[in-house]
Amino acid sequence: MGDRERDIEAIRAFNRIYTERLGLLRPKLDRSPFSLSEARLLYELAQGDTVTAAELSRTLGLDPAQISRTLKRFAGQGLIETTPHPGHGKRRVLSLTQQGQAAFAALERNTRATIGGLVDSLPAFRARRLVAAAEAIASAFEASLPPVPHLRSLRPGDLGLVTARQAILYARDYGWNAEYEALVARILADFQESFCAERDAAWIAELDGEMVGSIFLVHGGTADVGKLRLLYVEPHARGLGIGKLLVATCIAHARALGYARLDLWTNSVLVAARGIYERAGFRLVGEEPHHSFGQDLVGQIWSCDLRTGAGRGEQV
Amino acid sequence: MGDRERDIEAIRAFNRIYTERLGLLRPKLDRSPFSLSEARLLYELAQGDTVTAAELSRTLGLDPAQISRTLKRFAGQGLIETTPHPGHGKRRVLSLTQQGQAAFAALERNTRATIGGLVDSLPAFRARRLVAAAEAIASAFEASLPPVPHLRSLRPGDLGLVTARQAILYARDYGWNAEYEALVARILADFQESFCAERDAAWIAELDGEMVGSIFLVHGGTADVGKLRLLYVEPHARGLGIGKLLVATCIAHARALGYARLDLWTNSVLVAARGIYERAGFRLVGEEPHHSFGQDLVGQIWSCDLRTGAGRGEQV
DNA sequence: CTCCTTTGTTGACTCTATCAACAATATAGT
DNA sequence: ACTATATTGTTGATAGAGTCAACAAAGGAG
Repeated sequence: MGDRERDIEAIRAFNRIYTERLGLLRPKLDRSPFSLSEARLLYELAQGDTVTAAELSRTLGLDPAQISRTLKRFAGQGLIETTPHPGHGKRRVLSLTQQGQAAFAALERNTRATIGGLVDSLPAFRARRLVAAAEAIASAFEASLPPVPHLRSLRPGDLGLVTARQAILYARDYGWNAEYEALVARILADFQESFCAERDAAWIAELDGEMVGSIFLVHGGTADVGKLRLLYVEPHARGLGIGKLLVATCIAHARALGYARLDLWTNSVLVAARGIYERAGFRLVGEEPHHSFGQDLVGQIWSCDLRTGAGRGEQV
Repeated sequence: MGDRERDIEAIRAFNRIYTERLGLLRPKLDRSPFSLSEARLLYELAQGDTVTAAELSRTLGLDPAQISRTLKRFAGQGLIETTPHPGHGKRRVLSLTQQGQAAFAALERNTRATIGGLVDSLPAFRARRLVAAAEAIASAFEASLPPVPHLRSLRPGDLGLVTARQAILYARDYGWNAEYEALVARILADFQESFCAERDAAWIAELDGEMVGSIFLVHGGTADVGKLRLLYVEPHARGLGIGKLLVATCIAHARALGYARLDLWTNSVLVAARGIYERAGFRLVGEEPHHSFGQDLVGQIWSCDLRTGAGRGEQV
């Protein structure tokens, strides 16, 4: 039913398929004398970060009893050696012997070959998607800190991506047709071709390296009036203050470039943006109904006087 | 070093992280009386597709001995019942009892809650990416058939995506600057705004539902001369005949619309495209050096006479 | 009717996973 | 200094997983 249910079902389905294919539950790795737990233990020891049995137990989530016995077996096979911990009599510092490192290296080659075989078994196109998705999942889990939005300047492809995202979002949410996509494409083509660093600027908002919003500062017919254009924030990235950050950055830059006023054109249906503009110091100066993008809309012109304190963030 | 090495490393890293977080190797699922193998077995029985012990052994990849013992234990707990197989005395048809279905339902709730907790533990933004990536991986494995390219018409966002992909590819491979991206954006804005179904058309090539190429048929100044524009195929989707398919489709449609000739403008550095044009029946009619997109290039005009047999596929 | 395959069971054994008990050491509070 | 408490590592006991081998019952191909 709900989004959450569907998400859970998607992950479960993925889980099943992945488990079957990667053989994660195969305790004995193919052609290797080590069980999965042993292999993980060896891996931790080879990394050299975890050096006591208690640490291994915590990092790997294994029972201390099992660790103790496994280590004893490894010591008997000459794979590891222990030295007393300086300043703590009970602890024992663990390290791989030469032989242990060799065993680990063999294990590494083995896993690599297994995964390599998996990758090769897929058509090249799907293998690429698999790797990309794997990286996405790993990065989603790896980062312990919550994602922090940050702004960057334009890169190749940004003009197109902004066009695509806005077209898709407004088509989905408001039924706007391809006329709007063409308008955005033309605005951005004009922006790029008449770009002048003293009068124009653009920022892309990113979250975890993914584009989630944009804003453009464009010169108009009048020298001291700039235009704010194409502000948008991805729905799933809203509520993080990204819109506010984009508008504030744009206003500050416009002021730094010497603009006296900043105008923008928007539509009344875009209520989320409206709030951002108001709080940033914009005032509604005109409204006019029009039929565009296949819909009946009310266009709005907002204006922000940059010579007053407006937009300096005092109305936070 | 190589791409393949990096792919393998990415999947390994993913594997480790995922294993730790989803607890796939925890044989005893949290707060559940069933081991992972038992749970998988119950799942298969609940689906109702696999109904004999031998089938379970094959689908789950488990040892027949283990299956036999687990089933005996389940039968002892009143979770399953067996009926003789019609027409095969040795086989036994397995099914969950009322009690077994209840146990499975509880297990399901449990798993859902666990995964739900995992999803909830991530910031909403990352949770979305996780789900998207999970779906991508599942679909990469699930499909047994190799991906088949197919063409579709335009959807919202396509103009922008085509712009973005071409800008990124040509920036990466040939160092073209944003001037090119602006050109593509303008071409597509013009295409959309002057679109006329009797004279214009566009196709997007897809592989596994992902855009991997495009082509545009555009009317020009002369009524009976059409223009082929913005052909491209993603590097990782090349060698599948997608470029040829796009061009052939475009030519066929141009002919159907009554065009007498098809022209295209390209650059000499795009050698892959050149071969496609030649084989489709285009002939080089003019070349001219120019400085564009930050590079010294040689522009080419190719032309295809639609009144002869050219482009009908006889030069396959 | 014989040979071979499929299906299911049982025995034997190793290893994993887990719980409980316990000893050695370190630390914090009084 | 002394005591309570936590941490670290070990050992015993036990259920189940996983594997290999042997084997019996049934069916099918020649």
